[in-house]
Amino acid sequence: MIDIKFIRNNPDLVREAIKNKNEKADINALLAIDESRRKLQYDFDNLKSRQNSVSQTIARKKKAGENADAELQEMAVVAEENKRIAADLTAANNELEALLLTIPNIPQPEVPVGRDESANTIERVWGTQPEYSFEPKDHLAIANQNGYLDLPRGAKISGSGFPIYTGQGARLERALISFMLEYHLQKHGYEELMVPLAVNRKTMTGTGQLPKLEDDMYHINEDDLFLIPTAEVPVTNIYADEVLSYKDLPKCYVSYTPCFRREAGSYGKDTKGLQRLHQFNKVEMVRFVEPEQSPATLEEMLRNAEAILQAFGLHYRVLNLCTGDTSFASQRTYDLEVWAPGSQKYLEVSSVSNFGEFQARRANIRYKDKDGKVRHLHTLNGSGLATPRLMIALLETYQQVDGSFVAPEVLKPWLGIRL
RNA sequence: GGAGAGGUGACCGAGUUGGCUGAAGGUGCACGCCUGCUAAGCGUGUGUGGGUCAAAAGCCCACCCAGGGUUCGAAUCCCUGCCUCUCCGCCA
Repeated sequence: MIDIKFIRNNPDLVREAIKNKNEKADINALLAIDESRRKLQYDFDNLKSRQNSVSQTIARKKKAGENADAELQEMAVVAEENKRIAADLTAANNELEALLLTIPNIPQPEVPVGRDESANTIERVWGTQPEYSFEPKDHLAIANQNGYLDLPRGAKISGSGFPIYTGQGARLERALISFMLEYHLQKHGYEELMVPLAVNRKTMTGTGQLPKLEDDMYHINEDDLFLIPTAEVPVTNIYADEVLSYKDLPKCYVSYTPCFRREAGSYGKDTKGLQRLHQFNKVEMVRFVEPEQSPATLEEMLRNAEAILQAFGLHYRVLNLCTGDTSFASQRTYDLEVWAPGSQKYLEVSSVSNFGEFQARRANIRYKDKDGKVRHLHTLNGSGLATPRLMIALLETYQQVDGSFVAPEVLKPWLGIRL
């Protein structure tokens, strides 16, 4: 959420951000409500002030055994009027709050302006596209040949987009998750969290998924709970409505969770095999930092995610997302795209974002700095990494001429654990 | 799911026959003093949000889980919701 004071003072900046992010939000309406709200607040305060002082007079007179009928009569009228104003004020506050929740975060100046992914720029490239002496197969062919996946039965019991990993495939998936978790724990200094997979409405609003993306989420009606689309949601919200100390920061968390996405509106687009799923596994990094630290932290988290791809020896590129491709809540985002030789394309396996104080404002996460001042902290997160497309890249990159799969060396111990 | 108890500031914890309590006391924290050895003591200060203001100071308003209600006036009374704890039931 953007500070209303900031919007008041920089309406054009906010309008431009909304346009560049392909969002819709009426700043004029918002400013009008803000103004009427302040007028109501002013009236309310003054009336209340009068009420408070006379009430004290009443208390004093009654204690002294004097008659206070005149005051009581006046206050009966004032109380009635103030009740009306208070109702209007509450309505105005609610309306303002609802509108504020629809204003996206403002991209940082260095983010390239553009409508869609075609305006993204390539930040850097690691490795090169591997060459094969044979025609490389796509991951689905390899998975089927080796019995790693059973998509038809997944579709039977749940629907398309709910994969079943079978045998060595399941083992490989689990190895990937363990490897990535341990890598971040041991080499990057994160702390692990295991979190709820169903969260309430307030939590979904805190990170910015609601109200915008309600249609994209699985919802449990009876309890008004949502299945999480990413661990970012529960992890970022763990400090909602709290005031931390500067000494507690930075907080660096890594968390593995399944992720659930309805992907409403994207049916039929890149859905082959594991490319786009309703349920998938992801290891997520989340950090809470002092505002001054967030730009450098973003770079560090990007390196943390890249380290995994490098460990696996996979060719990838880093994209600097343009304004139109940067998510609602993000100020700045890098995507990691890994090369899939069989499919002949780059696949997104990670998104690393700096949210500034946007989420901290929504979720009301603050900290007390060295000078004792209470401020909103900054939140960041990044996939480190999502497994399905990582699996695609691994299978396709390390396929053999006979269609078998040989895991990269670093992964072998994780697949060969003996009891 | 049934019965009971409770939710106060960064934290712990007073205050519920309604009225100078934004809220005692303690811890923590900040600054200063003292001391000199990784201790203690003493002093002072220390909530958040909003409005007014160019800004600061000042002034005003709100906030004792959340949302309603009663009242001239509520942390204190009533209702609803959420959460925590204890007991019972059910279940992994």
